[in-house]
Amino acid sequence: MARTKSSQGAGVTSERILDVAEVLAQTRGFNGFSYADIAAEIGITKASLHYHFPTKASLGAALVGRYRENFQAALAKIAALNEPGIEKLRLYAGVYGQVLGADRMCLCGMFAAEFSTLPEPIQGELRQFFDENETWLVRVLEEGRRDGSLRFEGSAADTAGLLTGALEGSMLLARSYRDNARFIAPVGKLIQVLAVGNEASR
Amino acid sequence: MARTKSSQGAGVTSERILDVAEVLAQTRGFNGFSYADIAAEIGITKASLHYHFPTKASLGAALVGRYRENFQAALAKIAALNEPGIEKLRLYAGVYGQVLGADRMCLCGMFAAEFSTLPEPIQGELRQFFDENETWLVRVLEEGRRDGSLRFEGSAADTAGLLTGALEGSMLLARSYRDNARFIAPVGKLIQVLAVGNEASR
DNA sequence: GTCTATAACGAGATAGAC
DNA sequence: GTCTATCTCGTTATAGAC
Repeated sequence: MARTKSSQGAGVTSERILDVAEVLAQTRGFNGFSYADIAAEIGITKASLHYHFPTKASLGAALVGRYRENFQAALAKIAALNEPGIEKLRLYAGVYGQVLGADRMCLCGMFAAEFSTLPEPIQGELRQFFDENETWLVRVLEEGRRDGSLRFEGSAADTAGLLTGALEGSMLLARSYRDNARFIAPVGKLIQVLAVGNEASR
Repeated sequence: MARTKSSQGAGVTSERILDVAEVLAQTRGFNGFSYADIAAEIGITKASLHYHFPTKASLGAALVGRYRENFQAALAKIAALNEPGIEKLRLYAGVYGQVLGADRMCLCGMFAAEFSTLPEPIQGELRQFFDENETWLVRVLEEGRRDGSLRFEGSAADTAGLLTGALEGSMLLARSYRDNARFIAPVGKLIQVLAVGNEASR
């Protein structure tokens, strides 16, 4: 019988490691957790971790790579919906909101803070994550402008940057207060400002 | 002769330490620099650093305390100007822009990412920094609404949160690209949206 | 794949001389 | 205030048995 992804054995442990490391990285940052933390949580030794991820740099790169792919998949689902641009924007914010709802920071926003201390492969994965966010947002923003649900001035890229920046920044601050309303209210207000039919009521 | 703040001796070295530690903290984060880094840069030993700041927690708290006070002073100067609210908002963004222009992240935005790993005294200083930002912004926003230079919907507090979040977040992302335009353009766009006389052109 | 054992280094911190 | 010397602990990483 052929070995599959869902079989026992090779591959499962490394996913488990990534799951645990992801939570640690999203709550404490790349420089805020160690192999010992992961080992204690999973119940294997540090040496075993090095079998799956030889270096912490390789673990970090795998972490961001998987996060980025999962994120892209979520965005692709939203893009495929038969909804106006404004609604897709709300769902996009909802993806970030779910991360915060799980008491985590966006992995890539977290790593962006530590950017200058990260191994180069991780830095590359990070930029790719943000590039993919921008590409997706530009498409949705222009779509929304065409379908009449969104209104904004200037380049879609600048508005995309504002959205991502506001989402990441609001998440960052909300975590310092353990108060998710500090994310939901400002982000909701920003999206409302971009919605058509809001001329006199900003 | 009485010993003053500007005299040689006690007090000067600790300021020097804070200066060097501040740059390190703003570029690498609290968990990304060590006493050894500071010592090497200043040219004294680690032991001497411990004379001025017994623990790294005390150094971190002093760092945020001083940063917060300097920031407050800058905001007070802007508040005292005889300018409309919209202009004060632009100057506020300019304060953040100067930090980024010096190739640094906002100290408090950086520490906010590492929040859960920080000693409690530092966490308190951080919240105070953001509280002071919000208080100042709410005042300016309401002033701008009265003087007719600003227009926004709902509570000033939510708009203040959006501004701080967007500033911190855009800074974070701009640093990953070494591209300050990724801060200036989105932030400029957000402020423009809040300006009166912009109804049909968002 | 997982273990024990250990290497090699850097971290924050202290004692005590000068 | 600054130094040398040292301590203790945590870090990433490797060697080699099972």
